Parts: sequence; C-alpha cells; structure tokens
Amino acid sequence: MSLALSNPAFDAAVAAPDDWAGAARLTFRTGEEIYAQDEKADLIYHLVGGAVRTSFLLADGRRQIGDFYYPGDVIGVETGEVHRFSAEALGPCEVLALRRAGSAAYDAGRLDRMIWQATASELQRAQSHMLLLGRTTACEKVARFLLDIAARFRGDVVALPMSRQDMADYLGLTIETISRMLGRLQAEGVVEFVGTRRYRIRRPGALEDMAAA
Amino acid sequence: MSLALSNPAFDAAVAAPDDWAGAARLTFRTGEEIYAQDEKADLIYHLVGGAVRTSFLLADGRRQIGDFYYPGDVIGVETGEVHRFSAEALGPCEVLALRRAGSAAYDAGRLDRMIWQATASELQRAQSHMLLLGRTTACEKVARFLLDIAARFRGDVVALPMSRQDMADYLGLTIETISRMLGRLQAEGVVEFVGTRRYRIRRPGALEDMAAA
DNA sequence: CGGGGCCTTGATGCTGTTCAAATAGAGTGG
DNA sequence: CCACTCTATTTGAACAGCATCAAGGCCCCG
Repeated sequence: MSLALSNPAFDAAVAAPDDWAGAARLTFRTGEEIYAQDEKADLIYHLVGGAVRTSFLLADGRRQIGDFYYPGDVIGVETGEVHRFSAEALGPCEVLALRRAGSAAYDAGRLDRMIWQATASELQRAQSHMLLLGRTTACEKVARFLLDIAARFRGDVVALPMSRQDMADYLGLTIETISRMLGRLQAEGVVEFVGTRRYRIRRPGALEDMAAA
Repeated sequence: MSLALSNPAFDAAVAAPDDWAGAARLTFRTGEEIYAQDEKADLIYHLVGGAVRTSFLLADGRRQIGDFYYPGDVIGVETGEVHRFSAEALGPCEVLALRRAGSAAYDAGRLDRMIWQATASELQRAQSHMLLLGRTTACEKVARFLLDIAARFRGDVVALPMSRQDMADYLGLTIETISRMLGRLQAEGVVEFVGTRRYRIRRPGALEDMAAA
C-alpha cells in the first residue's frame, strides 16, 4: 500500500479478514466525516489504517465523543436504523465498507457473526466508558485514558491521534483541565511528553494507581 | 399470582414470552443479590415482577449504577464470561432464570435471538447513560431521569422504586444534590412529589426543556 | 408511640470551569 | 531553509457548581 509508506498515520494498517472480501475500499482525509449522526446505517466499516472518533452532538453544541477506533476495529454497527453517533477521521484513513444487508453475494451467517462480535465489543466499550465518566476524578480519567491508549500500541512511545478537545469531549472535561492533568502527571515523572502528541509512560505502576478502578 | 395481589411492587408483573417456557422461577426479597459482580454468567434472567438495579463497585467503595430494570426486561446478559455488574432487587422480585447454554432442550436459535436482542438493548441503554453522564449538568441529569422513569409507566403518578442513593450513583451525583434538584423542580412547579417516592409531572414541556439533549 | 433509616436543608470548601492571555507547534509560501 | 501565520496547547486568576460536613425532619414500620 503506497499510502502506508508515505504517511505515519497508516503505519498500523492491518490486513482485512476474509469476511471483508469484496468490500469497497474508501479513504478519508483528516477531519472528514465517514458517516453522520442520524444518517441511515446501511454500511458497516472495517478500519484498515488511521484512527477514527465517533461523536454525538447535543442541540446546544456540546459534544460527547463515543470512542476512538484503530486499525482492526469495526465501525458503524448500530442497534437501530440510524447512526446515533457520527464518525470522523482523526487523520488520513482507509476503511473497507460493506452493506449491512441486502447483498445476496455475501454469506449472511458470517456477516451476522461479525456484527454480533462488533456489537458485543461496543457494549463493553460503552460500559467501560460509563464507569469512567460516572464516578472518577479528572486525574483518574486522564490516567486511565493514557493507559487505555497505550494498551493499543506496541511501541514504547505512544502517539495520540486526537486533539486535547477530543480527549476533553471523551472524558467529559475541558481542554484546560486535560492540559493541567497531563502537566501534573509529567511533573510527577509518571509520564513524559515528547511534543504535545507523543508520550512515554515512565512509571506504569504509579499511573495504574492513579487510574484506580 | 398471589404475590401480585399482596404487594404493589408486583403490580406490573408481565407474562413471560414463550422463549422462557421451562425456565426456573425465582423470587428475591428487597436488597437481595440476584447475581454478583465477577460471578460466572451462566444464567440469564427475565424480570417478571418488581424492579432491579445493576451496580459496579470500585475498590474504594465508590459505586456506579448500571441501570434500572422493570418487568419485561432481560437481565444478566454479558459479553464476557463473568458479570461485570451485580444485580440487586429493589423490592420483592420475581424472575425467570434460563441457562445460557448447554441445555439441549431449548431451541438454540431462539435463545440466541433473545440474547442478541437483549445485548442490543443493553448497548442502547449504555450509550444513553454515557451521554447522560458525560456532558450534562446536575439539573439536566435529574430532569432526564424523571422523564425516563416516567416513560416506563402507564399511570399519572410515577413510583420511584429506588433510593436517593441509587439515583445518585446512577447519575454520578450525591444524594444531597439529587434532593436539592428535586426540591428545585418541585418549587418551580415542574413536578409534584407525593411522599418521597412518588411524583407526578406537572409541566412535561418544561421538564423536557430542562433535560435538553 | 417510639426507633431508625431515609431524606432534606444549611454552611462551607474544593474541584473543575470559565475567561483571558501567552506560548508552542504545525503548516505555508517565499 | 527560514520567516510568517494560524491554530493548538499551556498557563494564570477568578468563579461556579457540586461535594462535603453537619444537623434536623420525615416517614415507615414495628
């Protein structure tokens, strides 16, 4: 894949499993919308390269990030007819898109099983997110967030594909609070930032303790 | 059912659908645990009468209520091997319990479909709960809560089967804040409480406005 | 009628927000 | 490659909302 060589956002590109054979390949640029809130949920997506956020907008402009997705994740699975959240590319992205139903060319059993797994995964994510939002302090939220993101990476230095605003809207905080908590964690020698969007965990034990739960 | 006549908690008792034919019938008293956090999830339950809460305990004692369940709801469906939350009876309860797998006597297809529907329903609940916890004020949370509970009732006067502490742990607030917000809504003539656990919505429009989202 | 838990109310404090401004960083064109 | 611009991020100070601490009242039930 030529893009993979030219853009670091695609470094983590993964091969699609067989279930996605014949799916349409789509690419999105930074900030582009993959699907919109309240749009009919015809397609499901397999993220191959890049990173994606899902978001929910309230009438007055407040925003809640549903989750962040990485290569290998399935996006766009819904329990109803329409998308409750929208999905946007955090950087250059590549996805495979498959029609949820109707195409007789695909093995319904396989597709169903995949949708089932994706739904179960979504439920786990949503429940964890709920626990994170409900009864934890700003410091605990940020610590848990850094650990969760790091868990998805192989390397020592973790890249944050999202902005501080995205983190804030995910954790139910403001960017200022995010910034202060990150500063505090760094001052305490728990994490070390290299630039604003890369960090290394210096004392994993301490970070775990701060994340509680 | 004799209990239904003697205890108002069972007023809403529902007939179990065919899928639950042959399930074991169990009853629980107020506060009794139906299943425990981290317990192996062998059984799924159909709530026939009463009301149930699911809760998650953090190591230091903080508690997050997952959701409240009413007759007709399915409880105990998990994406993993064990229960992430525990379930407790809010009052006298009656449930039907079915082994999740292993029993050849049941039609696997039907059971699977039921589990699928319950999982999808759980996902919707968790997502809504996430939105409620993330970006809303105490007042909005309480207003939304009163509307959601009322939506599950037929009658004019809505019964709250849970304590203020349960409401607080559901909304990520303290009992004092809950009490103050309820007091405020009543003072403004939006709702009217008769006793501490029954209310009537006086101005539905105003309540909707306060719930935003 | 009395006990005991549940709920409400009041005073005070802390956590996180808001508002404001400085700084750093990324992208662009010369 | 560097200067410039625009946005993202950090930092500071004042404020607000909700929590905490502490009584006091209500209600349910024996």
